[in-house]
Amino acid sequence: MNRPMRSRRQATLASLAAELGVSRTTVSNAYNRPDQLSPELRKRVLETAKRLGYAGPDPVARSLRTRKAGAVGLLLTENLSYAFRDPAATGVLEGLALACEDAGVGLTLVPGSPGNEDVAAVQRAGVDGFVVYSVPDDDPHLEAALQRPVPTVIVDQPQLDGLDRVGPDDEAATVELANHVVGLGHRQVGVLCMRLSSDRNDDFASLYRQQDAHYHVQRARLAALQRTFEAAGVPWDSVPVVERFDHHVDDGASAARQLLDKHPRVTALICTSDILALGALAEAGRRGLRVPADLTITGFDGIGEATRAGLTTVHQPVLEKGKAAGKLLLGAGDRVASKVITLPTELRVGTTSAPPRTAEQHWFGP
Amino acid sequence: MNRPMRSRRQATLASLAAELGVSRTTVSNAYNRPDQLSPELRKRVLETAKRLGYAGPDPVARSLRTRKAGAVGLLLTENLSYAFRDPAATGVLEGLALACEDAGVGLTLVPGSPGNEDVAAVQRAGVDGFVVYSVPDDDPHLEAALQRPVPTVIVDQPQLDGLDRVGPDDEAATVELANHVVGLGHRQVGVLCMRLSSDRNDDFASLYRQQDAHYHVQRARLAALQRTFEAAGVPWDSVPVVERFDHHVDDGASAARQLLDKHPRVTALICTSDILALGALAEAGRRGLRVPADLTITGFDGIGEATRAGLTTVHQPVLEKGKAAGKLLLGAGDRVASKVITLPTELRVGTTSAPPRTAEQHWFGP
DNA sequence: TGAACAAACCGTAACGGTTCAGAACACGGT
DNA sequence: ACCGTGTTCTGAACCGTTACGGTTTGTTCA
Repeated sequence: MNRPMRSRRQATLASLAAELGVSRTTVSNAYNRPDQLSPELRKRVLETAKRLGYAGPDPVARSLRTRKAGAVGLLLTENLSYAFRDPAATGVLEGLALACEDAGVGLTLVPGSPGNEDVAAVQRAGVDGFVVYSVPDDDPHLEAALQRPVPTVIVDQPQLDGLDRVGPDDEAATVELANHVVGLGHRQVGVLCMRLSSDRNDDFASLYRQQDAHYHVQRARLAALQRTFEAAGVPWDSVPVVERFDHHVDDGASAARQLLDKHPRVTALICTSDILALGALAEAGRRGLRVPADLTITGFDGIGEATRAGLTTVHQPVLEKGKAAGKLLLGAGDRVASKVITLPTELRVGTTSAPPRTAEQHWFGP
Repeated sequence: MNRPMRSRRQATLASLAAELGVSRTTVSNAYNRPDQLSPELRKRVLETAKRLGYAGPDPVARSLRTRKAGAVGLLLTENLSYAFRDPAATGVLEGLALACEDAGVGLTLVPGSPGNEDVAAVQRAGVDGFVVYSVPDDDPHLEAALQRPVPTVIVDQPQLDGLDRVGPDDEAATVELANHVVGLGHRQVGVLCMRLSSDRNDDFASLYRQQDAHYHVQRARLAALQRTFEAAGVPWDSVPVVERFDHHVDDGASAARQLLDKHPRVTALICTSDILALGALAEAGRRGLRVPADLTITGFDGIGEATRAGLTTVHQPVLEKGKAAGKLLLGAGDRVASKVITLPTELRVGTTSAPPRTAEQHWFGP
């Protein structure tokens, strides 16, 4: 394979044209509108191009002229490991990538220097639009994206003004899950949740912290839990909530440990993600607790490993979520009204939830 | 939040300058070289910009002039679901994303229309370089990337001419693993592997197909297995190899089923990826085979779920792999010589490998 | 024979910036 | 009055391409 030899300077459309004795327009047409010139000339152009090591029109210059970058930006501020390690997140990524691939446009991961206020990367990204996924509500990068004169779609975040949005109904789904747990008879429950804010707090989360959470999804799920349990007569301030900044299975385990150490009488552990739940499962095993006989554990998202582990969880169509976001963004432009897509969720009862062992009889049957 | 109102036309640096009665240079300096103008004027520029809804210099135009796209391209031809669903692949992605984030540049996933020869996207991507990961050797997209006058780093693929490369020593690692299995006394083994070529073959793979595999990693691992087992007196044509085009846990399970149905006396299943091994594990359970008592199963990659399942596997530092590729690419430019980085691997013996039940005694001890 | 028309090619003007070599001016020192 | 030294701002060139509206040439047909 012969690498293109770099002459004094890379060949350009103009130098090619000069070499051939034709106009730049013609060379351009050779690449973009083959019907605008004779096949022979086109062949000659392409041959000369190869000889000069010209790989076709410069993408950036083309973008400038055509006003199309040919890529959409993905804002994933901070916490990259979440985006790549949680199948629920990679599912969204995959769906989005699929939508982009269908449309033949690139997908640019825009760096959001963690904790950094530096939004330069957002302003400098050559993209035709943004998908904003899982960033805290008050993130400066989001703000910067909105300034740019390109369409934006937000995923798993609160509706914003005239923007497109796609996401599941977290509240409703969580209510359904919580009702399942309540229905089994659990009254002493604990909660494990993901990071609520940009400041690290690997500890119990105060009520204030819960309600002030900057991450919409977590806030919504916690609020739904609160509502459901209080409706069932369980005062929320009696429910321990442990937060983890990072989001690996081990974090779920340590969170479960922390919670169970302090509240050993808890009969159910509700986790706001499957990853955390898998960790809790491991910790339960370590403590010799049988699941679900001694402890009920539930997750959220419906990732593959959770299914394999028989976890009771809420499944959401993550791939579709990403695809929908992509289509929405790529189909924007002419549209005026903003669109909101709410995705369906499904409670999947597995083998990790059952009535508490010492269940006091409650009024509605099993 | 007030969306920028689109006037007749988006504001530009020139229109801003006109409005202010200063030169374009000055406006440009206001953004790029604050020290080049008086603070008052700069303030005035920025204020007027905000008033006119000008979000700063257009990224594409800037890129054209500065000859920096501010992004690197990632070539992931076809099989997106592999890239996003296998933690070994997402690990590389994450590492690469981290390296890019550190450098403040974007990471663009370049679409490679599956099975499609259309390389337009590769030619039109506004990037400063390419990372090529896990594409078949003869992929036209790779070819197209090499034509572009930008540096390229290849990952997990055979060294190519003057290009940078990063990857583990698949052969050596596989030999180590195979020796472990051989050392345990296994002589009747079967192999499950990932797709070997772009044409689908969910079936046994002929020797020819194995050696002709277009995916370097798979080819290298199979070759290493062959070498090791033949050295141990096991003729390779007696070893069944089952291939799967897709790469989910279920595919591993079905592959194991297919293999065990036809070769029930096999005592060890060597899988070229952990995902496949996890599927094999599930299938073994379904058949009532105890692992490792009745059947030894090994994987490759060392993903988290494999560790949790106690799988015997080869761990490779996927995150480092991605990081290394990113650094290599971003550090290129001035360098002339190409660099090759070989990553360390580590055999991790878990609870899924043991001597065969009816092990004939062999000459070297346990 | 010449009008009409299609095919093939071309010139110019953007697209929206950055850069570099100065110009204009103010200021302190001699 | 002159010089040197900053500071602040400007003019023009340039980055590599495509859009737009031509012009030229050749063919067809009344």
